[in-house]
Amino acid sequence: MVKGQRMADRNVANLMGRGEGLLFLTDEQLRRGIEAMFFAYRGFTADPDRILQDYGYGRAHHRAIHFINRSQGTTVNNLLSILGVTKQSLNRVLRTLVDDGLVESRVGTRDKRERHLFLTPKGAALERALSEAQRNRMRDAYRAAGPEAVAGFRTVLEQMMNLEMRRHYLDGVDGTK
Amino acid sequence: MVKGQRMADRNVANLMGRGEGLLFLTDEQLRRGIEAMFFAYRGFTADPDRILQDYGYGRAHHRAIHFINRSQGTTVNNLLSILGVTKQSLNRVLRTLVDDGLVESRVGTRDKRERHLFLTPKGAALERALSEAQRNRMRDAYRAAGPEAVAGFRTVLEQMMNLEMRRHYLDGVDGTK
DNA sequence: TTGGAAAGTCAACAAGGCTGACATAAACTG
DNA sequence: CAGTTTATGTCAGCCTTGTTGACTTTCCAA
Repeated sequence: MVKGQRMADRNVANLMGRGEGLLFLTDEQLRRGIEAMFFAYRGFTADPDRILQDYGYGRAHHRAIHFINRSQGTTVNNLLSILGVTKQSLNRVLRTLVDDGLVESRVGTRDKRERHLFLTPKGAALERALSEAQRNRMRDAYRAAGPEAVAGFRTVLEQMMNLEMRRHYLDGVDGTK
Repeated sequence: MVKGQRMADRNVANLMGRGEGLLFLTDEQLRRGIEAMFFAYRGFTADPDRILQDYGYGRAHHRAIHFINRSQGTTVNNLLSILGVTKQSLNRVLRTLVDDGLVESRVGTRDKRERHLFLTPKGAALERALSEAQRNRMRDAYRAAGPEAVAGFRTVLEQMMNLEMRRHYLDGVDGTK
């Protein structure tokens, strides 16, 4: 909602850049951005989805595996707040991963109520397969777009997150690994 | 998979920009991009999701409404190929939208097998509410990031799409509306 | 020692994907 | 015209992944 605009100019927001030129953001251009997100996210998940199918897993498993790998030894509670789902939902996924020997759940030493989550070698292998596929897609896109575009891409995405998500995102700087 | 690299340099791809500097794409940096996509997509869908809840609808309804609005009079088949779901899945969503008086399904004039889909005034009203929320999020992100970043954002996303998705994306240039 | 946090479990339910089978009408083709 | 293909709709059933609610067990910390 851009204030102070005449109705004749509706749907057109004047965006002043940081020391840059200016961009007219019509509803049409914003719609293009929205659809770009929609279609790109499909591409983004397509490759891992294919791999997961062979294991009988879904995206929920991928997400769990990804963040356990990023922060080995994380607690269930921490994972819950990153993933933003209920514990029942996460637990179902986690149980299959533990049963299948991809994830190890160790009782906490300091606080024995907590469970610390680790990838087993088998889990780490799947993680590598999944993230390699996803990285390849991203690397190709980056390469085709160029470094300038990559910086802009990350900047816009960071602005698009909710505050709480941004916290988790920033937490991941060189996390453990 | 970057060829011709020594193993000592593994996980580091040398990205040459288009007349720009160069960027080192470590696995770590790619992972950051992957997580940015994940968290940003959550933010991207959060606002519409809230609105949809009041109507008892989900994202599937949003997607249908969005693309019917973008291409008023589109056929079921076309919508199917854009959304990439089965007709059974789409039909379930479409049926509720027609029953609730948000979408009108008209028998084709040239080909009477086809159904052409339109938003009713009621459907258009919901579409506006949803897209306004999403545009606001995107506009704010764009504004905070600056015009240069916006261009890069779009470029990378376009590269990340599958070819077929890119076709649908490009189809949407000033589509009908 | 007791309150409450962390974790797990069971049950039930819903959305929204999927497959397979089948029906109908219309269009196309030989 | 007969037969096939296309577009759509629908029924049934299954899966994943989300939800809520209720309840238990463990065990830290005040």
